[in-house]
Amino acid sequence: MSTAPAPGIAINLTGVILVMEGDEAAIYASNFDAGGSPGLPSGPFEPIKHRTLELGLRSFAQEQAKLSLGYVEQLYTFGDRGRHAGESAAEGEAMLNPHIVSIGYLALTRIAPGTAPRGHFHQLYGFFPWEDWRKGPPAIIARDILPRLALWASDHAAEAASADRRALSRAERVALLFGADGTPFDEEKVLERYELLYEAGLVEEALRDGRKAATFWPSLPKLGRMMQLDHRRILATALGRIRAKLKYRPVIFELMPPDFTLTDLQRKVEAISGHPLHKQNFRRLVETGGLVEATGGQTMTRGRPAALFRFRRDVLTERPAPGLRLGRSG
Amino acid sequence: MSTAPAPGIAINLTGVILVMEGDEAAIYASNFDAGGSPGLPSGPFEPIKHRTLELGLRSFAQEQAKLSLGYVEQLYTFGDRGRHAGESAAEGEAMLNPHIVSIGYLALTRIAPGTAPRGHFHQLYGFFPWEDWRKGPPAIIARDILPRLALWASDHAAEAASADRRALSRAERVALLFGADGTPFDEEKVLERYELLYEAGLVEEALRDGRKAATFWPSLPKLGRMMQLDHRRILATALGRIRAKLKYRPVIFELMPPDFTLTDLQRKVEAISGHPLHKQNFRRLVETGGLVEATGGQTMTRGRPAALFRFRRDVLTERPAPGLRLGRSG
DNA sequence: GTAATAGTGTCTTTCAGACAGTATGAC
DNA sequence: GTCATACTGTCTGAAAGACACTATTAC
Repeated sequence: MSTAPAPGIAINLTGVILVMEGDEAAIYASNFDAGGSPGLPSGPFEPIKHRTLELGLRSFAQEQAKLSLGYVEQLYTFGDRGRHAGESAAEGEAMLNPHIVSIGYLALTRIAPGTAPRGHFHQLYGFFPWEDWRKGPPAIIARDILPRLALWASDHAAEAASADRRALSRAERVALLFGADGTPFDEEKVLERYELLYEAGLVEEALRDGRKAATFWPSLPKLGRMMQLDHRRILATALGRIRAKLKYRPVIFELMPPDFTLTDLQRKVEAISGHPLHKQNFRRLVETGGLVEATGGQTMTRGRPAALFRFRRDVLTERPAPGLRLGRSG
Repeated sequence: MSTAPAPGIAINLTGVILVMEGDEAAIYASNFDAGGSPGLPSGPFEPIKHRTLELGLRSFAQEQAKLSLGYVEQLYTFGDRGRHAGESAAEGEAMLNPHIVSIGYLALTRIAPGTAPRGHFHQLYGFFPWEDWRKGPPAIIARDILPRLALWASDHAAEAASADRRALSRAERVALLFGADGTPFDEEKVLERYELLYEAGLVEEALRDGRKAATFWPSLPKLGRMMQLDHRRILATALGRIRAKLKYRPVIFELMPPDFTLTDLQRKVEAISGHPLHKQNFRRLVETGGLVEATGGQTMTRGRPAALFRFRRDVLTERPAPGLRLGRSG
């Protein structure tokens, strides 16, 4: 009930800074560790220096990424960092070190082309190749993921060990998350997919953290790029969150320049949501939905010139949940 | 970047335990403070005792509310607890005490009628009378809230002090959140409404925390029941979250008995979402949506007997986002 | 019979998803 | 003219939202 300071707790603030580089989503990461794995900007929350959690995160972003953040939103607080970050080798000793709780944040920032500190931005789908369905179902799912998950799901002994009768079976979870057996692929379940792969021992972090699940398969394909600590889990949380949020909040405009063409807007939405959109419906949606208005200007690229649009700020006060209800497919 | 333990941080876990008492939503609260304000079950996170954050919360719920929780979900982590919890009187001194970060949780629990520890459950809308639209627009909005917020919004001096040009004006926020000027009332924005009232100095917590905004109005009506610390803010977060989640996850069934009638289901959904639902559409929705199946049983109350239904667990594996798309009105 | 609650049939409007087409530039 | 990109008109089927109506019990 009360508030005696528990000994040895530290709070770590970690930020996913999402930007667009052309038509690809990218995140800031540097701080490479000994193994060459990139890490997100992060640091300890110090109440003396940081008036709020979010201001703490902003200052780390400023120091480490040299970026001044616009839109920032809290994602989730992870307390079982040990499980995902290598403490497991010495459970007992870990007690002596401060227990670390990480609070993840998502930031959306527009970088003017060329301005970005080079070499520190990494394409998003390098970490989650199974999440990019813009060119159809990713080959990595059918070739590398599903066969191994099928094996993992057929381990009935492990299954039975779980006492929770209400829980879904392994096979059900695989079908639900990776869209086997005709189940539709739900692009928002990014975190759930990553955690399933972790649990099955298929991502490198699982091996690093000392899980021994990787006994089914002698050769382990590389399933996306590893990150430090639990950073890839935080990144998965961020991607799932922004995919969901696109549909009911006009957050995409945080990543757009002031003026843009509708094709440009569509490409960037596709980059984040991970699937192709139906062009006519997309245009109808943003225009009749009052999300954008024509500036009167035009581009001149090759091909027919495109009309320029800007975000219609008034939509915020007109409709309760303005977003892109995202007409799928194309 | 790294993880030297920042001195003087404590993490507090606070749980909103939501139950149904008949057709009313209620929460567990006890721990009354000197002023008689109820507090939610909570306690300090101690990594030695609690393997994860969620397990810590569960143990506090067990100890304090004597309830074993089913569904639990993390809501948000509040770091600026000071602003909402009375530190402001002595900003300087606060530095000496441990800085407290609170992590809010939402738990949904079914209590068998009569089993509940009496006297510790409080009706939800006692804390947020402006959120209950089941019998039409609450009188408290037109009578007590809007006139005062109109005054508050007309304070252009305060307005101009805000440098953020992209921010909405006070008047716009009022219209957007409380549905003035024909703007629809968005029932999910519970937290935003509470924070607006706090900012305007209209809820008692604002006075308690030493904000001096209450200069416009000599007499202040009681706008819902006050809670300890920042607990009402956490409660507002919880209500907003579950209202949103009802629409895409079948969480309502965590609060239902195994067998129930459709009318019973509808009443409980209405109690949480806060507005009346259209009967025929609701029934069509849950039946054709595959959320429920008939058990074959019937109730015998006065009036025509009602068919009993149960939750159809298979819906979880059939559809990506099974929920109640909530046909409004009635 | 009345009161009370449970349940059904069908209409209209909106909108997601898709079709096939036309327009305007560079070369 | 061709190629490339931008843009439009319209159909269809599935739901959301609403209408009025019938059914089965207790008394």
